[in-house]
Amino acid sequence: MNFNHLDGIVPFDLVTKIFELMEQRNFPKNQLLHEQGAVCKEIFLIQEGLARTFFYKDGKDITVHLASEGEVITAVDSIISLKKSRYHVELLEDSTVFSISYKTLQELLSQHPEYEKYVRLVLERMYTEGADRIEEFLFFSAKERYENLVRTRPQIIQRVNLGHIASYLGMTQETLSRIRKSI
Amino acid sequence: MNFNHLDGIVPFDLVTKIFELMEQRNFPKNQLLHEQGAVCKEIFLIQEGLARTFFYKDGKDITVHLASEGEVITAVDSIISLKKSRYHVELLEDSTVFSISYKTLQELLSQHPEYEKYVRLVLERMYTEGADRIEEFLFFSAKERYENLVRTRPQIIQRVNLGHIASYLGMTQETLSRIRKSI
DNA sequence: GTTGGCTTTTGACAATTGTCAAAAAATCAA
DNA sequence: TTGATTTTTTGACAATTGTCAAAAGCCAAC
Repeated sequence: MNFNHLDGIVPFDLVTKIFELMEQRNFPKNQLLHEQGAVCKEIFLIQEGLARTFFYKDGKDITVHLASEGEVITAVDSIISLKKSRYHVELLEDSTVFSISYKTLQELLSQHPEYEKYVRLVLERMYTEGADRIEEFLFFSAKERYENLVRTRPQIIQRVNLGHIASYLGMTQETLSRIRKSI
Repeated sequence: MNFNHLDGIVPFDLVTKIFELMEQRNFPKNQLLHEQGAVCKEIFLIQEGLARTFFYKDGKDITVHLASEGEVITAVDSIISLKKSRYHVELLEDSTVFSISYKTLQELLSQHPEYEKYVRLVLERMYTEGADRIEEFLFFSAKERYENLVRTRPQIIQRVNLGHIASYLGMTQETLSRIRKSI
């Protein structure tokens, strides 16, 4: 298994320790891993399958984040702040996920502060990825954003329905359908 | 002085230690703190003044980030990865900034790993802020993005020229001028 | 195979935002 | 104060993207 967010950063013994603390579970497609309005306590690592965070804005369903094998997903607006989350976290396929509570992770770090460094490095990487996504919106048209996604995450295109991809890219489904036809 | 990115998170002794390692310098308006194409080695903390990161896309000058008193600014696409940066970092006013090299900061953390936790907390906050900015683009129109900025960072509106604010919000200067008139 | 539900495409039209050029306003330095 | 420079506004028009409604396509369950 390849955990994009950890690979090349986190030493094997920490990966092992974290995995010992994680629970492996199977869920069917459409299962909610977390619901809007609740405080999110868990971080999910996708072993097999696909998940998204989304919420409703003016009745429209908007996908905020997509995670596939080896990627991490949680309600970022809640897990750290402990505020009620605006997001749902939903599986888009039958999936196998590992989960760990943020509290457990923090306890691990208290007991083994030598691991803090690696969490920092993972966060640095996540922050950089977020900065890149902001740039997408600053510099690229709807069509360019789609082309960039096709290039960087082709597996997403195959497996996620058009409506979710469109809202993830900040456009309507109709626009994405037309963009796709025009290429 | 109020350092938004640190306040309420970082204990006083660490703030003190970091400040001991930082160099305080004054620069005039328009000074570049970092140039595109170079690897960025330093992180800047604005004590007094205003800075932005920006770059050229198809000849147009696009502002990626804005930082005022108490905020941190650097070339995020380079400082961690050590890749050549796409960004310039520029002062928009005569400013007093503290600077510390990323290397020095890492050395401090090696010697005092008990501080790693606080850097992690700062990064978590920065990551969350980034996630909020992505949401801005997913959920809000040009007009709403401007109104949100007026609400959350009114001092920016007063001090930064329209063109920079417009590109920071992902729109043209003409559009922002018209939005402003319509409110 | 047929049915029913979900997803994607299409059409007609509207709203938003961008482009280019020029005028007006504000700022700054001599 | 004045002239030069920069910033902001305006106008006319074009391109992009959104909205709403309906049709077409797809797929799984019966």
